[in-house]
Amino acid sequence: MSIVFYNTLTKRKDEFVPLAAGKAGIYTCGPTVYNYAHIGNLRTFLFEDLLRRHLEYRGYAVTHVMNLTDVEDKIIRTCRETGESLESLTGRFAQAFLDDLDTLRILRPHVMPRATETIPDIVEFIKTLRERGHTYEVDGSIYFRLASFGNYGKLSGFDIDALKANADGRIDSDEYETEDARDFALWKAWDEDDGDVYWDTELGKGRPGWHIECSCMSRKHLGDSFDIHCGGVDLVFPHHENEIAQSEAATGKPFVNYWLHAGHLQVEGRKMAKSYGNTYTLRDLLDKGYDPAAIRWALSTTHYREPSNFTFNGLEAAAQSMRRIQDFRLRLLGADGDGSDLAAEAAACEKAFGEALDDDLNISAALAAVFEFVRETNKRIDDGCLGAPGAANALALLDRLDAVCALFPPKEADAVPQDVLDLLNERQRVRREKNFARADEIRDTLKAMGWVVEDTPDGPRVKTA
RNA sequence: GGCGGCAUGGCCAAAUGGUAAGGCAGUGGCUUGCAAAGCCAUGUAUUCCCGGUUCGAUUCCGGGUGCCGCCUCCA
Repeated sequence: MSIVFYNTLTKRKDEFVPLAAGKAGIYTCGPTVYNYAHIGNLRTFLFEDLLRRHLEYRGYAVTHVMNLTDVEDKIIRTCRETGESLESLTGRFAQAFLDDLDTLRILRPHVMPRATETIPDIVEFIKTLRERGHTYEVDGSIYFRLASFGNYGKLSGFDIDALKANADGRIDSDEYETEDARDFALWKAWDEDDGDVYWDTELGKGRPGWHIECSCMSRKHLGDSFDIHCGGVDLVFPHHENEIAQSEAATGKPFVNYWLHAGHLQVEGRKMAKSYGNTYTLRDLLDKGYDPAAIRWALSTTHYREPSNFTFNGLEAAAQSMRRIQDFRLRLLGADGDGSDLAAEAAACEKAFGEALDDDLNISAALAAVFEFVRETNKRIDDGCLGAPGAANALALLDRLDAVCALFPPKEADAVPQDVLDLLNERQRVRREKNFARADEIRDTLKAMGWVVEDTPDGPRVKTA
Protein backbone atom coordinates (compact mmCIF):
# COMPACT_ATOMS: atom_id res chain seq x y z
CA MET A 1 0.00 0.00 0.00
CA SER A 2 1.50 3.26 -1.04
CA ILE A 3 1.14 6.64 0.60
CA VAL A 4 -0.34 9.47 -1.41
CA PHE A 5 -0.35 13.19 -0.67
CA TYR A 6 -2.12 16.02 -2.38
CA ASN A 7 0.72 18.02 -3.88
CA THR A 8 0.16 21.74 -4.37
CA LEU A 9 2.84 21.64 -7.06
CA THR A 10 1.02 19.14 -9.27
CA LYS A 11 -2.50 19.84 -7.98
CA ARG A 12 -3.28 16.15 -7.58
CA LYS A 13 -2.60 13.30 -5.24
CA ASP A 14 0.88 11.93 -5.85
CA GLU A 15 2.33 8.71 -4.55
CA PHE A 16 5.02 9.46 -2.02
CA VAL A 17 8.41 8.32 -3.29
CA PRO A 18 11.24 9.70 -1.19
CA LEU A 19 14.56 10.79 -2.64
CA ALA A 20 16.35 8.25 -0.46
CA ALA A 21 14.64 4.94 0.19
CA GLY A 22 13.30 4.69 3.70
CA LYS A 23 13.98 8.30 4.57
CA ALA A 24 11.85 11.40 4.52
CA GLY A 25 13.06 14.99 4.84
CA ILE A 26 10.39 17.44 5.96
CA TYR A 27 10.68 21.19 6.30
CA THR A 28 7.82 23.05 7.93
CA CYS A 29 7.67 26.82 8.20
CA GLY A 30 7.71 27.71 11.86
CA PRO A 31 6.46 30.62 13.89
CA THR A 32 7.67 34.17 14.15
CA VAL A 33 8.43 34.34 17.84
CA TYR A 34 7.17 37.69 19.03
CA ASN A 35 3.87 36.61 20.58
CA TYR A 36 1.92 33.46 21.41
CA ALA A 37 0.85 31.15 18.62
CA HIS A 38 -2.90 31.19 18.00
CA ILE A 39 -5.00 28.11 17.39
CA GLY A 40 -4.88 28.67 13.65
CA ASN A 41 -1.11 28.38 13.72
CA LEU A 42 -1.40 25.36 15.94
CA ARG A 43 -3.78 23.64 13.57
CA THR A 44 -1.08 23.72 10.92
CA PHE A 45 1.54 22.43 13.33
CA LEU A 46 -0.82 19.63 14.37
CA PHE A 47 -1.27 18.57 10.76
CA GLU A 48 2.49 18.53 10.33
CA ASP A 49 2.83 16.45 13.47
CA LEU A 50 0.38 13.90 12.11
CA LEU A 51 2.31 13.82 8.85
CA ARG A 52 5.57 13.17 10.62
CA ARG A 53 4.12 10.58 12.98
CA HIS A 54 2.44 8.67 10.20
CA LEU A 55 5.58 8.55 8.09
CA GLU A 56 7.46 7.26 11.11
CA TYR A 57 4.70 4.72 11.72
CA ARG A 58 5.21 3.56 8.14
CA GLY A 59 8.86 3.03 8.92
CA TYR A 60 10.47 6.11 7.42
CA ALA A 61 13.43 7.67 9.12
CA VAL A 62 12.08 11.20 9.22
CA THR A 63 14.13 14.33 9.62
CA HIS A 64 11.76 17.12 10.57
CA VAL A 65 13.14 20.65 10.39
CA MET A 66 11.17 23.66 11.59
CA ASN A 67 12.62 27.15 11.65
CA LEU A 68 12.00 29.81 14.23
CA THR A 69 11.90 33.27 12.71
CA ASP A 70 13.55 35.46 15.31
CA VAL A 71 14.46 38.55 13.34
CA GLU A 72 11.85 40.30 11.27
CA ASP A 73 10.02 43.63 10.94
CA LYS A 74 7.35 43.03 13.56
CA ILE A 75 9.86 41.73 16.07
CA ILE A 76 12.04 44.77 15.63
CA ARG A 77 9.05 47.06 15.93
CA THR A 78 7.95 45.36 19.13
CA CYS A 79 11.42 45.69 20.60
CA ARG A 80 11.52 49.35 19.67
CA GLU A 81 8.15 49.96 21.29
CA THR A 82 8.76 48.03 24.48
CA GLY A 83 12.48 48.49 24.94
CA GLU A 84 12.96 44.76 25.36
CA SER A 85 15.99 43.29 23.61
CA LEU A 86 15.49 41.08 20.60
CA GLU A 87 17.16 38.16 22.34
CA SER A 88 14.92 38.49 25.36
CA LEU A 89 11.69 38.86 23.41
CA THR A 90 12.29 36.03 20.98
CA GLY A 91 13.74 33.85 23.71
CA ARG A 92 10.59 34.16 25.78
CA PHE A 93 8.25 33.39 22.92
CA ALA A 94 10.38 30.60 21.52
CA GLN A 95 10.11 28.93 24.91
CA ALA A 96 6.38 29.58 25.01
CA PHE A 97 6.09 27.94 21.61
CA LEU A 98 7.97 24.86 22.77
CA ASP A 99 5.68 24.69 25.77
CA ASP A 100 2.66 24.80 23.47
CA LEU A 101 4.05 21.96 21.38
CA ASP A 102 4.54 19.86 24.49
CA THR A 103 1.08 20.68 25.82
CA LEU A 104 -0.55 19.53 22.60
CA ARG A 105 1.72 16.49 22.34
CA ILE A 106 3.24 17.79 19.12
CA LEU A 107 6.57 16.06 18.73
CA ARG A 108 9.38 18.55 18.76
CA PRO A 109 10.98 18.78 15.33
CA HIS A 110 14.40 17.16 15.16
CA VAL A 111 16.02 20.44 14.21
CA MET A 112 14.71 23.89 15.06
CA PRO A 113 17.17 26.38 13.62
CA ARG A 114 16.80 30.09 14.28
CA ALA A 115 17.38 32.74 11.70
CA THR A 116 19.81 34.64 13.91
CA GLU A 117 21.94 31.53 14.31
CA THR A 118 22.13 31.04 10.57
CA ILE A 119 23.45 34.40 9.45
CA PRO A 120 26.79 33.11 8.04
CA ASP A 121 24.95 30.52 5.95
CA ILE A 122 22.50 33.13 4.74
CA VAL A 123 25.36 35.41 3.72
CA GLU A 124 26.98 32.60 1.76
CA PHE A 125 23.68 31.76 0.12
CA ILE A 126 23.13 35.34 -1.01
CA LYS A 127 26.69 35.51 -2.28
CA THR A 128 26.03 32.46 -4.40
CA LEU A 129 22.94 34.08 -5.84
CA ARG A 130 24.94 37.22 -6.51
CA GLU A 131 27.68 35.28 -8.29
CA ARG A 132 25.07 33.63 -10.44
CA GLY A 133 23.63 36.98 -11.44
CA HIS A 134 20.29 36.79 -9.67
CA THR A 135 20.63 39.84 -7.45
CA TYR A 136 21.04 43.56 -7.53
CA GLU A 137 21.73 46.13 -4.89
CA VAL A 138 19.94 49.37 -4.07
CA ASP A 139 21.07 51.57 -1.21
CA GLY A 140 22.80 48.71 0.55
CA SER A 141 19.86 46.29 0.28
CA ILE A 142 20.10 43.24 -1.94
CA TYR A 143 17.14 42.08 -3.98
CA PHE A 144 16.32 38.97 -5.93
CA ARG A 145 15.71 39.74 -9.59
CA LEU A 146 12.69 37.68 -10.49
CA ALA A 147 13.18 38.24 -14.19
CA SER A 148 16.36 36.19 -13.90
CA PHE A 149 14.45 33.08 -12.88
CA GLY A 150 12.51 31.49 -15.68
CA ASN A 151 10.01 29.29 -13.96
CA TYR A 152 8.27 31.55 -11.48
CA GLY A 153 4.68 30.89 -10.45
CA LYS A 154 4.51 27.11 -10.87
CA LEU A 155 3.42 26.49 -7.29
CA SER A 156 0.74 29.15 -6.88
CA GLY A 157 -0.41 29.10 -10.48
CA PHE A 158 -0.05 32.85 -10.68
CA ASP A 159 0.84 34.33 -14.00
CA ILE A 160 3.94 36.44 -13.55
CA ASP A 161 2.81 39.17 -15.93
CA ALA A 162 -0.59 39.41 -14.33
CA LEU A 163 1.16 39.76 -11.00
CA LYS A 164 3.23 42.58 -12.36
CA ALA A 165 0.16 44.39 -13.62
CA ASN A 166 -1.49 43.89 -10.26
CA ALA A 167 1.52 44.97 -8.30
CA ASP A 168 2.15 48.06 -10.34
CA GLY A 169 -1.28 49.31 -9.46
CA ARG A 170 -1.11 48.42 -5.81
CA ILE A 171 2.35 49.14 -4.58
CA ASP A 172 3.32 52.58 -3.53
CA SER A 173 6.46 53.15 -5.51
CA ASP A 174 7.98 55.24 -2.73
CA GLU A 175 8.08 52.20 -0.50
CA TYR A 176 10.07 50.07 -2.87
CA GLU A 177 13.29 50.93 -4.58
CA THR A 178 13.25 47.70 -6.55
CA GLU A 179 13.48 47.54 -10.31
CA ASP A 180 10.31 45.54 -10.36
CA ALA A 181 7.58 45.49 -7.75
CA ARG A 182 7.64 41.68 -7.68
CA ASP A 183 11.27 41.50 -6.62
CA PHE A 184 11.90 40.81 -2.97
CA ALA A 185 14.62 41.55 -0.46
CA LEU A 186 17.32 39.04 0.36
CA TRP A 187 19.27 41.38 2.59
CA LYS A 188 17.90 44.53 4.18
CA ALA A 189 20.31 47.38 4.83
CA TRP A 190 20.30 48.75 8.35
CA ASP A 191 18.38 51.92 9.08
CA GLU A 192 17.83 53.88 12.26
CA ASP A 193 14.60 52.12 13.13
CA ASP A 194 16.50 48.85 13.39
CA GLY A 195 18.40 50.13 16.40
CA ASP A 196 21.01 47.61 17.45
CA VAL A 197 19.54 44.83 15.36
CA TYR A 198 22.03 44.26 12.55
CA TRP A 199 24.90 42.11 11.44
CA ASP A 200 28.09 43.44 9.93
CA THR A 201 28.83 41.07 7.09
CA GLU A 202 30.43 40.96 3.67
CA LEU A 203 27.04 42.05 2.39
CA GLY A 204 27.12 45.17 4.51
CA LYS A 205 25.42 46.17 7.72
CA GLY A 206 21.92 44.79 7.82
CA ARG A 207 19.74 41.74 8.33
CA PRO A 208 18.28 38.94 6.24
CA GLY A 209 14.97 39.13 4.42
CA TRP A 210 12.27 36.66 5.32
CA HIS A 211 12.17 34.19 2.44
CA ILE A 212 15.88 33.55 2.40
CA GLU A 213 16.01 31.99 5.84
CA CYS A 214 13.81 29.06 4.85
CA SER A 215 15.75 28.39 1.66
CA CYS A 216 18.94 28.52 3.62
CA MET A 217 17.97 26.46 6.65
CA SER A 218 16.23 23.76 4.67
CA ARG A 219 19.29 23.42 2.48
CA LYS A 220 21.59 23.34 5.47
CA HIS A 221 19.73 20.54 7.23
CA LEU A 222 18.03 18.63 4.40
CA GLY A 223 20.16 19.30 1.34
CA ASP A 224 19.67 21.05 -2.00
CA SER A 225 16.66 18.86 -2.76
CA PHE A 226 14.35 17.27 -0.24
CA ASP A 227 11.03 15.52 0.01
CA ILE A 228 8.29 17.49 1.72
CA HIS A 229 7.71 21.15 2.51
CA CYS A 230 4.66 22.25 4.49
CA GLY A 231 2.96 25.39 5.67
CA GLY A 232 -0.32 27.18 5.82
CA VAL A 233 -2.06 27.77 2.53
CA ASP A 234 -1.40 31.49 2.83
CA LEU A 235 2.31 30.82 2.41
CA VAL A 236 1.94 29.40 -1.08
CA PHE A 237 2.36 32.87 -2.45
CA PRO A 238 4.66 34.61 -2.20
CA HIS A 239 6.71 32.89 0.47
CA HIS A 240 7.02 29.40 -0.96
CA GLU A 241 7.11 30.64 -4.50
CA ASN A 242 10.03 32.85 -3.57
CA GLU A 243 11.79 30.03 -1.76
CA ILE A 244 11.61 27.95 -4.92
CA ALA A 245 13.02 30.78 -6.98
CA GLN A 246 15.93 31.42 -4.61
CA SER A 247 16.82 27.82 -3.99
CA GLU A 248 16.60 26.61 -7.55
CA ALA A 249 18.45 29.68 -8.77
CA ALA A 250 21.22 29.00 -6.28
CA THR A 251 21.59 25.25 -6.76
CA GLY A 252 20.23 24.59 -10.21
CA LYS A 253 18.40 21.59 -8.75
CA PRO A 254 14.75 20.89 -8.01
CA PHE A 255 14.00 22.26 -4.54
CA VAL A 256 11.11 20.21 -3.16
CA ASN A 257 9.11 17.27 -4.50
CA TYR A 258 5.96 17.47 -2.39
CA TRP A 259 4.32 20.67 -1.19
CA LEU A 260 1.59 20.17 1.41
CA HIS A 261 -0.52 23.08 2.62
CA ALA A 262 -2.98 23.27 5.48
CA GLY A 263 -6.31 25.03 5.12
CA HIS A 264 -7.21 27.87 7.39
CA LEU A 265 -9.07 27.73 10.63
CA GLN A 266 -12.20 29.75 11.18
CA VAL A 267 -13.67 30.47 14.58
CA GLU A 268 -17.41 30.27 15.17
CA GLY A 269 -17.97 30.50 11.43
CA ARG A 270 -15.96 33.65 10.93
CA LYS A 271 -12.43 34.20 9.92
CA MET A 272 -10.03 34.72 12.74
CA ALA A 273 -9.30 38.40 13.14
CA LYS A 274 -8.16 40.65 15.88
CA SER A 275 -11.15 42.89 15.27
CA TYR A 276 -13.48 39.96 15.98
CA GLY A 277 -11.62 39.13 19.16
CA ASN A 278 -11.51 35.47 18.18
CA THR A 279 -7.80 34.85 17.77
CA TYR A 280 -7.47 32.45 20.67
CA THR A 281 -4.16 31.18 21.90
CA LEU A 282 -3.69 27.81 23.53
CA ARG A 283 -3.36 29.60 26.85
CA ASP A 284 -6.74 31.26 26.35
CA LEU A 285 -8.38 27.86 26.02
CA LEU A 286 -6.47 26.34 28.92
CA ASP A 287 -7.50 29.30 31.07
CA LYS A 288 -11.11 28.50 30.25
CA GLY A 289 -10.50 25.06 31.65
CA TYR A 290 -10.35 22.98 28.49
CA ASP A 291 -8.36 19.77 28.34
CA PRO A 292 -5.31 19.97 26.04
CA ALA A 293 -6.17 16.54 24.66
CA ALA A 294 -9.63 17.75 23.67
CA ILE A 295 -8.10 20.84 22.08
CA ARG A 296 -5.81 18.62 20.05
CA TRP A 297 -8.81 16.53 19.04
CA ALA A 298 -10.85 19.56 18.01
CA LEU A 299 -8.01 21.07 15.98
CA SER A 300 -6.79 17.96 14.23
CA THR A 301 -9.78 15.80 13.31
CA THR A 302 -10.80 17.76 10.25
CA HIS A 303 -8.88 16.86 7.13
CA TYR A 304 -5.89 19.19 6.95
CA ARG A 305 -6.67 20.69 3.56
CA GLU A 306 -10.26 21.58 4.39
CA PRO A 307 -11.14 24.82 6.03
CA SER A 308 -11.97 23.96 9.62
CA ASN A 309 -14.42 25.74 11.84
CA PHE A 310 -13.38 25.90 15.46
CA THR A 311 -16.32 26.35 17.83
CA PHE A 312 -16.69 25.94 21.57
CA ASN A 313 -19.58 23.65 20.88
CA GLY A 314 -17.24 21.55 18.77
CA LEU A 315 -14.64 21.62 21.51
CA GLU A 316 -17.18 20.16 23.94
CA ALA A 317 -18.05 17.48 21.40
CA ALA A 318 -14.36 16.69 21.00
CA ALA A 319 -14.04 16.36 24.76
CA GLN A 320 -16.96 13.90 24.76
CA SER A 321 -15.42 11.83 21.98
CA MET A 322 -12.18 11.73 23.90
CA ARG A 323 -13.98 10.71 27.07
CA ARG A 324 -15.56 7.83 25.20
CA ILE A 325 -12.14 6.48 24.29
CA GLN A 326 -10.83 7.00 27.80
CA ASP A 327 -13.83 5.25 29.35
CA PHE A 328 -13.18 2.44 26.91
CA ARG A 329 -9.64 2.15 28.24
CA LEU A 330 -10.98 1.99 31.78
CA ARG A 331 -13.45 -0.73 30.85
CA LEU A 332 -10.65 -2.73 29.23
CA LEU A 333 -8.63 -2.56 32.41
CA GLY A 334 -11.48 -4.24 34.22
CA ALA A 335 -12.37 -6.84 31.60
CA ASP A 336 -12.35 -10.28 33.21
CA GLY A 337 -14.46 -12.49 30.98
CA ASP A 338 -13.11 -15.05 28.63
CA GLY A 339 -13.14 -15.38 24.89
CA SER A 340 -11.45 -13.93 21.85
CA ASP A 341 -8.00 -12.43 22.11
CA LEU A 342 -9.18 -9.85 19.54
CA ALA A 343 -6.08 -10.38 17.43
CA ALA A 344 -8.03 -10.40 14.18
CA GLU A 345 -10.24 -7.46 15.13
CA ALA A 346 -7.30 -5.37 16.26
CA ALA A 347 -5.42 -6.15 13.09
CA ALA A 348 -8.41 -5.16 10.96
CA CYS A 349 -8.79 -1.89 12.82
CA GLU A 350 -5.12 -1.06 12.52
CA LYS A 351 -5.12 -1.87 8.81
CA ALA A 352 -8.09 0.39 8.13
CA PHE A 353 -6.61 3.11 10.29
CA GLY A 354 -3.26 3.02 8.52
CA GLU A 355 -4.72 2.87 5.05
CA ALA A 356 -6.93 5.85 5.78
CA LEU A 357 -3.90 7.89 6.75
CA ASP A 358 -1.99 6.60 3.73
CA ASP A 359 -4.62 8.38 1.66
CA ASP A 360 -3.52 11.97 2.19
CA LEU A 361 -3.92 11.71 5.97
CA ASN A 362 -7.64 10.98 6.04
CA ILE A 363 -8.01 11.28 9.79
CA SER A 364 -11.82 11.07 9.76
CA ALA A 365 -11.83 7.69 8.11
CA ALA A 366 -9.07 6.54 10.44
CA LEU A 367 -11.10 7.53 13.50
CA ALA A 368 -14.18 5.80 12.12
CA ALA A 369 -12.23 2.55 12.09
CA VAL A 370 -11.28 3.05 15.72
CA PHE A 371 -14.81 3.81 16.85
CA GLU A 372 -16.03 0.71 15.09
CA PHE A 373 -13.50 -1.32 17.03
CA VAL A 374 -14.53 0.40 20.27
CA ARG A 375 -18.19 -0.41 19.72
CA GLU A 376 -17.55 -4.06 18.83
CA THR A 377 -15.26 -4.52 21.78
CA ASN A 378 -17.62 -2.81 24.22
CA LYS A 379 -20.24 -5.30 23.11
CA ARG A 380 -17.90 -8.15 24.00
CA ILE A 381 -17.25 -6.64 27.40
CA ASP A 382 -21.00 -6.33 27.99
CA ASP A 383 -21.43 -9.94 27.00
CA GLY A 384 -18.67 -11.03 29.34
CA CYS A 385 -16.63 -12.52 26.53
CA LEU A 386 -13.53 -10.42 26.75
CA GLY A 387 -10.69 -11.59 28.93
CA ALA A 388 -7.31 -10.27 29.89
CA PRO A 389 -5.54 -11.31 26.66
CA GLY A 390 -8.13 -9.56 24.50
CA ALA A 391 -8.12 -6.49 26.69
CA ALA A 392 -4.34 -6.36 26.58
CA ASN A 393 -4.41 -6.57 22.80
CA ALA A 394 -7.00 -3.81 22.61
CA LEU A 395 -4.97 -1.57 24.90
CA ALA A 396 -1.81 -2.28 22.93
CA LEU A 397 -3.66 -1.35 19.76
CA LEU A 398 -4.78 1.96 21.23
CA ASP A 399 -1.23 2.67 22.29
CA ARG A 400 0.11 1.93 18.81
CA LEU A 401 -2.51 4.15 17.18
CA ASP A 402 -1.93 6.85 19.78
CA ALA A 403 1.68 6.95 18.67
CA VAL A 404 0.39 7.97 15.23
CA CYS A 405 -2.37 10.44 16.01
CA ALA A 406 -1.84 11.25 19.70
CA LEU A 407 -5.61 11.23 20.23
CA PHE A 408 -5.89 8.21 22.53
CA PRO A 409 -3.68 9.12 25.45
CA PRO A 410 -3.21 6.39 28.02
CA LYS A 411 -5.65 7.03 30.82
CA GLU A 412 -3.56 7.38 33.89
CA ALA A 413 -5.04 5.56 36.80
CA ASP A 414 -6.48 8.31 38.94
CA ALA A 415 -4.85 8.44 42.34
CA VAL A 416 -7.87 8.20 44.56
CA PRO A 417 -7.48 10.10 47.85
CA GLN A 418 -8.21 8.30 51.09
CA ASP A 419 -11.24 10.46 51.94
CA VAL A 420 -12.78 9.53 48.60
CA LEU A 421 -12.08 5.87 49.25
CA ASP A 422 -13.67 6.17 52.68
CA LEU A 423 -16.80 7.69 51.22
CA LEU A 424 -16.93 4.99 48.56
CA ASN A 425 -16.70 2.29 51.21
CA GLU A 426 -19.40 3.90 53.27
CA ARG A 427 -21.59 4.17 50.21
CA GLN A 428 -21.13 0.48 49.45
CA ARG A 429 -22.07 -0.36 53.03
CA VAL A 430 -25.26 1.69 53.02
CA ARG A 431 -26.16 0.36 49.59
CA ARG A 432 -26.02 -3.16 50.97
CA GLU A 433 -28.34 -1.92 53.68
CA LYS A 434 -30.62 -0.53 50.98
CA ASN A 435 -30.15 2.93 52.36
CA PHE A 436 -30.19 4.45 48.91
CA ALA A 437 -30.97 7.95 50.09
CA ARG A 438 -27.69 8.04 51.96
CA ALA A 439 -25.89 6.33 49.05
CA ASP A 440 -27.11 8.98 46.61
CA GLU A 441 -26.16 11.67 49.06
CA ILE A 442 -22.61 10.34 49.13
CA ARG A 443 -22.56 10.16 45.37
CA ASP A 444 -23.53 13.84 45.24
CA THR A 445 -20.85 14.66 47.76
CA LEU A 446 -18.24 12.88 45.69
CA LYS A 447 -19.42 14.64 42.57
CA ALA A 448 -19.00 17.96 44.33
CA MET A 449 -15.47 16.84 45.15
CA GLY A 450 -14.85 16.17 41.45
CA TRP A 451 -15.33 12.40 41.38
CA VAL A 452 -17.89 10.49 39.35
CA VAL A 453 -19.02 7.13 40.65
CA GLU A 454 -20.01 4.33 38.28
CA ASP A 455 -21.38 1.12 39.70
CA THR A 456 -20.26 -1.95 37.80
CA PRO A 457 -20.84 -5.66 38.40
CA ASP A 458 -17.37 -5.68 39.95
CA GLY A 459 -18.09 -2.84 42.31
CA PRO A 460 -17.92 0.92 42.07
CA ARG A 461 -15.44 2.75 39.89
CA VAL A 462 -14.54 6.38 40.36
CA LYS A 463 -13.07 8.73 37.86
CA THR A 464 -12.39 12.42 37.85
CA ALA A 465 -15.19 14.47 36.37
C1' G B 1 -10.64 43.32 -10.73
C1' G B 2 -7.33 38.46 -11.23
C1' C B 3 -6.40 33.37 -9.36
C1' G B 4 -7.94 29.34 -6.21
C1' G B 5 -10.68 26.44 -2.39
C1' C B 6 -15.15 24.96 -0.01
C1' A B 7 -20.87 24.09 0.37
C1' U B 8 -23.26 16.49 3.00
C1' G B 9 -28.93 15.09 8.62
C1' G B 10 -29.47 19.78 14.97
C1' C B 11 -23.70 20.32 15.27
C1' C B 12 -18.86 18.24 13.49
C1' A B 13 -17.29 15.23 9.47
C1' A B 14 -15.85 10.94 5.59
C1' A B 15 -16.81 8.37 1.05
C1' U B 16 -18.51 6.99 -3.81
C1' G B 17 -20.66 7.25 -11.51
C1' G B 18 -25.17 2.94 -8.89
C1' U B 19 -28.91 5.86 -4.30
C1' A B 20 -24.41 8.30 1.81
C1' A B 21 -18.99 6.08 7.19
C1' G B 22 -18.02 7.80 11.96
C1' G B 23 -18.36 11.22 16.28
C1' C B 24 -21.33 14.71 19.36
C1' A B 25 -26.29 16.01 20.76
C1' G B 26 -31.71 14.22 20.93
C1' U B 27 -35.52 10.26 21.41
C1' G B 28 -37.13 5.04 22.71
C1' G B 29 -35.48 0.33 24.75
C1' C B 30 -32.10 -3.20 27.51
C1' U B 31 -29.14 -2.95 31.85
C1' U B 32 -29.09 -0.34 36.85
C1' G B 33 -32.04 0.35 43.64
C1' C B 34 -31.62 5.18 40.93
C1' A B 35 -27.76 6.93 38.05
C1' A B 36 -23.35 6.73 35.10
C1' A B 37 -20.95 3.93 31.46
C1' G B 38 -22.16 0.40 27.69
C1' C B 39 -25.27 -2.01 24.02
C1' C B 40 -29.67 -2.02 20.61
C1' A B 41 -33.08 0.95 17.89
C1' U B 42 -34.29 5.67 15.96
C1' G B 43 -32.89 10.87 12.10
C1' U B 44 -37.98 11.03 4.86
C1' A B 45 -30.13 13.40 4.60
C1' U B 46 -34.33 15.87 -2.73
C1' U B 47 -25.50 15.40 -0.34
C1' C B 48 -26.62 24.72 -1.59
C1' C B 49 -29.72 26.13 -6.31
C1' C B 50 -30.52 25.66 -11.82
C1' G B 51 -29.18 23.24 -16.19
C1' G B 52 -26.15 19.38 -18.98
C1' U B 53 -23.64 14.45 -19.93
C1' U B 54 -25.19 9.37 -18.41
C1' C B 55 -29.30 3.67 -18.04
C1' G B 56 -28.08 6.10 -13.41
C1' A B 57 -24.65 12.08 -10.27
C1' U B 58 -24.09 13.69 -4.19
C1' U B 59 -19.74 12.29 -7.07
C1' C B 60 -18.24 14.61 -14.03
C1' C B 61 -19.30 19.46 -17.01
C1' G B 62 -21.58 24.59 -17.30
C1' G B 63 -24.04 28.59 -14.79
C1' G B 64 -25.74 30.78 -10.15
C1' U B 65 -25.67 31.84 -4.84
C1' G B 66 -23.00 31.85 -0.24
C1' C B 67 -18.53 31.45 2.69
C1' C B 68 -13.14 31.38 2.77
C1' G B 69 -8.05 32.17 1.03
C1' C B 70 -4.10 34.49 -1.98
C1' C B 71 -2.79 38.80 -5.24
C1' U B 72 4.86 41.15 -1.30
C1' C B 73 6.60 39.41 3.88
C1' C B 74 -0.30 36.46 7.61
C1' A B 75 -0.31 29.07 9.61
